[in-house]
Amino acid sequence: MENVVKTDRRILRTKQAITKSFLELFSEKDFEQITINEIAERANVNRGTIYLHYSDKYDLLDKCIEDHINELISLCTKQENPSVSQGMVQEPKPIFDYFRDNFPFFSAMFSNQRVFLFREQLLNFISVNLMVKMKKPDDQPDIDLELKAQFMASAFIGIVEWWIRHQMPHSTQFMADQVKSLFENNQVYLANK
Amino acid sequence: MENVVKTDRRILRTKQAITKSFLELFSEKDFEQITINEIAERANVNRGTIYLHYSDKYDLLDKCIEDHINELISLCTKQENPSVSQGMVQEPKPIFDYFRDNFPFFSAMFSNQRVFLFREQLLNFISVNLMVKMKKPDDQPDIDLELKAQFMASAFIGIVEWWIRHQMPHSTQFMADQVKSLFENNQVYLANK
DNA sequence: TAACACGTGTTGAATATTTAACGGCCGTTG
DNA sequence: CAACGGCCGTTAAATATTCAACACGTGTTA
Repeated sequence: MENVVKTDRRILRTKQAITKSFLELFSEKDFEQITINEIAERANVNRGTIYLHYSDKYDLLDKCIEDHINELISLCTKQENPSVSQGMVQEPKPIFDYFRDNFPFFSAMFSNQRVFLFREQLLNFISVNLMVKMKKPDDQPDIDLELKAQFMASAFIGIVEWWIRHQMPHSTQFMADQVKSLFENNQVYLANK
Repeated sequence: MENVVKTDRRILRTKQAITKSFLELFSEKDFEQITINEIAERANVNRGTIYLHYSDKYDLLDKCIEDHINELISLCTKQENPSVSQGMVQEPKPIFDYFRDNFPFFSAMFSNQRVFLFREQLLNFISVNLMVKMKKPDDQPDIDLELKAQFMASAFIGIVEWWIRHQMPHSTQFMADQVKSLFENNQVYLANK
């Protein structure tokens, strides 16, 4: 599960430079207009080096999305406090913090029409994450769990998207509190209530 | 005179990372407290790599200063407009722009007691630069040129230091205009008057 | 049509950097 | 005192990246 062998520093540095350069360009111009040459030059990396890690710019975009999704996943799983057995979803503030700290990326993602993949993966991740911990069929046995998870996940992403697109007009704490309230209205109770 | 052979990208990138890391640390703590380990770790570079380019942290500091002095020199010489024969000193705004764009570095330099070298080199550069173009012994033949150059250079650096230490309270354009006025008061006339 | 400029992927040889290890020095702690 | 931890400066071998050169496709222009 863990990477036992630490990856070479050069690889990490290079990938960082490439994705940083790429995401900058991504927020500046249309995806199709971006060339490998540009990315390489701005990253101060040889053009060929990019091909050592990514097959093309589509793959590069995919990997960027994947990385952030994985970051979100580890953020959520790592947060598992000892009271896991209660089946509660975790505190949303760290999630919002992550969105805020990576604002350029998510802003680019939400403002770019082409990126179905991102929305889809994010939605899937959220809904799965919600559903796993939401097993409370006591009160309303007639509501499908998966359906409800999708419903709540969509709502959550909708709020996030609105928040990002409006340049984060509220603090992450405020957003987290709002989300918690909205979730509680729908019988989804969060940890550290 | 020019570097005919372009240096390897890796060298440029590594040096950049090292100096950036070092200058950050330099602005955070006392020079003597800084360790090679820290620099390497923050630069995301192997410790040994630093020794490939610099013999120790003193050498590293020297090279940083040297680089900036050279940048200033090329900035001044490159600016030689066709009306060079008039013996005028160039417009000071680009110089102030350069100071502003490298604020972290100069701020660290000016706020650190230890760095005699920097002040000395900068002063020497300015005074030589002034003196070469200041040959106007018509009005006041009783004033030594070198002395006057030193005088004006010190005054100039004094203003720059004040400006940097006070977090650049005025625009570069404003500073340039002020300096031009002060110079004219002392019979030092600048280009593009 | 042909010539040209530009972006793409790919290759082999050169080279900069990493890793892991070594011995040494110094300050602290038992 | 000895043991220890931290930083130093250096090394050999492994490896990631660079550079320069390919062939290819695509549009532009004369």
